[in-house]
Amino acid sequence: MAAPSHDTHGDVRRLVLDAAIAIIDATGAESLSMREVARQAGVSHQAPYHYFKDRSGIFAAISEEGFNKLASAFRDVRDEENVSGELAAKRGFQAYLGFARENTGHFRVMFRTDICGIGTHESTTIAADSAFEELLNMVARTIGSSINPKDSFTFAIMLWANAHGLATLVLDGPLARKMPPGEDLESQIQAVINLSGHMVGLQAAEMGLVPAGH
Amino acid sequence: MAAPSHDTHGDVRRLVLDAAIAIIDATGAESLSMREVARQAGVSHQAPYHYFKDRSGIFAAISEEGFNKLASAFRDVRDEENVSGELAAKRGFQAYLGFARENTGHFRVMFRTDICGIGTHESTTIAADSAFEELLNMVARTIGSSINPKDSFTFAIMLWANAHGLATLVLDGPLARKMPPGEDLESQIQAVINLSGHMVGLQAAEMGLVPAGH
DNA sequence: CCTTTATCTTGACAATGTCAAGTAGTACTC
DNA sequence: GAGTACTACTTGACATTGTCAAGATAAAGG
Repeated sequence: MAAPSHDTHGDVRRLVLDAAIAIIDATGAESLSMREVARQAGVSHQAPYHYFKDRSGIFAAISEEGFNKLASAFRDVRDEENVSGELAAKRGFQAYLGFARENTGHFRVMFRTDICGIGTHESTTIAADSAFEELLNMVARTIGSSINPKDSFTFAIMLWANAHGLATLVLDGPLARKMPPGEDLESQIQAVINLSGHMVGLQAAEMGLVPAGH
Repeated sequence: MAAPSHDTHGDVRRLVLDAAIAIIDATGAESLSMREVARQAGVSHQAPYHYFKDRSGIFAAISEEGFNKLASAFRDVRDEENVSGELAAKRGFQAYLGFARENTGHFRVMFRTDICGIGTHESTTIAADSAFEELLNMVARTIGSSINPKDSFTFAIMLWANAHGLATLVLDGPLARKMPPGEDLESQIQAVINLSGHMVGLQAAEMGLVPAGH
């Protein structure tokens, strides 16, 4: 039965995880099967259970990895020089959408509470929390931290909702199908980002928000 | 063996659909099993197949129903009197979120292209398209249809993304878990809606948009 | 040599999606 | 009113799945 040739022997965990991500990327989380993952990773159907408690354990691990990547993306935006207000908002939207498109497999899992493990898998919860903290950080640093922390929180939630909605619609929504004929999807997306960013800039100005980045 | 007592005999399709929605509502789409649905509907494990081609057929039907309900919600907002600009935006957000919370089972399925049947089930596609048209309608009527139809389209997408992101975060996102202590989730949501609505009003004003409702 | 531990594999089981083939009723035709 | 078609199911079977249990192999340490 042709034993699998372990080129990179040992890193089965990574093989399993990558196989799972590839499957989710291609056909969605719904269709992920433990046995198919094992098959594609070239191991027995039970090998994944050595590294993950069960199917939800794989989702939790992917989710955790995704939140860590997202947090890192937020940090990158926060650390950019000479970016604030409207421009910062645009960069933030772009970064969020970019993350979602480059890590579709991760993204599809991260916000599915039924499978992602937030609330059941501690390390995933921690990763999600840290991503959220980085978001708050990024917003405060690039757009503004108001005197009233509640307003700042609300502002951050609003931004997250905007970015998240756009990413969701682009990835899995009916946007591509609804494009007017002759219009380019990419430039349409860019137009939405520009509009959203500009609008956020207006709002920030009206509130007198100043970047904590001084 | 106790044959099921058909109180409302005949409407098995509805029984099946409602059972499925209840399951999705409670535990998410992932965990929906044909046989469990049949069991809860009090019919044999194969009865659902008479009304739906397969598992994805049930999702498609739920999705279709959801998009029709959403279209109707959009119409309701559009038809409100004396509502425009900022207020209209707030009403729209509220309506969208209300729809998502009152029809969680539907909502969870509608935007999952891997299972919802858009693209594979024609009637679902039609329902989704009509909802989108109603959205454009609503936005044009209550907020503004600009001279440039492309701008109007972009504006509507942006609004949809905002609303959708908020609904997603509220339903399945980490928002509830991230509430600062002592803060009420409902009033936090309301604050985000107010902020978003106000911001949209600012942007509409700057663009000189006028409601087509004249 | 013996034991531990890590890393996998093989085997088994209940449950699931779905195909195939039945079965009762109802409606309609001749 | 016998036959026939059709609707609305049911029962039975099968491959596949998630997962538990119990090995097997190998390296490490004593």
